[in-house]
Amino acid sequence: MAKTDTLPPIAHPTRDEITIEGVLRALADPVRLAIVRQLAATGQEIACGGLTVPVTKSTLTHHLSILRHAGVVAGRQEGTTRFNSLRRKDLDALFPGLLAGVLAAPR
Amino acid sequence: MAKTDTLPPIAHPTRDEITIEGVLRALADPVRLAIVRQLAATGQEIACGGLTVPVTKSTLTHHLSILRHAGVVAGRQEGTTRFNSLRRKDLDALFPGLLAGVLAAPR
DNA sequence: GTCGTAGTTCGACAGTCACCGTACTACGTC
DNA sequence: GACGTAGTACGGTGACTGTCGAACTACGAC
Repeated sequence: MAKTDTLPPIAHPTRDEITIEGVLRALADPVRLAIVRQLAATGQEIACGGLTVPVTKSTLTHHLSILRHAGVVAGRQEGTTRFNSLRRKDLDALFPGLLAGVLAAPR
Repeated sequence: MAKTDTLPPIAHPTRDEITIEGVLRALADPVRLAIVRQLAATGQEIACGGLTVPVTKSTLTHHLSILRHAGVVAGRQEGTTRFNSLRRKDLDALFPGLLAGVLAAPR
């Protein structure tokens, strides 16, 4: 099983479960915004340890959990590493322009 | 006597003082989101009393203050009435697409 | 097995925030 | 003047949230 169907131990909301308010709440924090920016900048997956944030590991876990529950990021487990990615397609489909507007902000 | 003859001392941030984080924080509340939606729907100014929100007057004042400080809405005083409007031009210029994305959200 | 690494879970704590009621100011009308 | 209306300011309270350290699980390498 080299595909995706075997290991979804991480709960993600489906596209229609994503709410604008949840997304806005998730983005309305400097640490989480930094995470989203890094994910958007690379356009690739980033492991937790590869994210540059000024908080401890446990706090980072907390923030990633919020982002995941809001439907902003997706997590993929591989060994002990968790790869995080931006759910750009879903977000763009639900709220076209939102992500672009946020990322267009002058830092 | 020397009364306040110039009456628009309502503090609004200039365009370059508006931050994406402040805007997101302001929008990340159901009451404030409802206010923004109503302002966007009519495209016109709405007095405080003309807004439909499930909170008391004092709480509404609080929310409008946050929206104003974040640069999301502008307030214009006329007699005892305060007219609120969406700063759509500024927001679109700073964060193109953001407002559209938020308003595109289902409900 | 033992160790190190990646990340989560679990309290706990401090700061923020939404909410309210009351009191207050400012304006218009009688 | 007195009165009603539009909205703000103040003080308080309960709930939420971001933060941390320490303990924990899971995997890989030795």
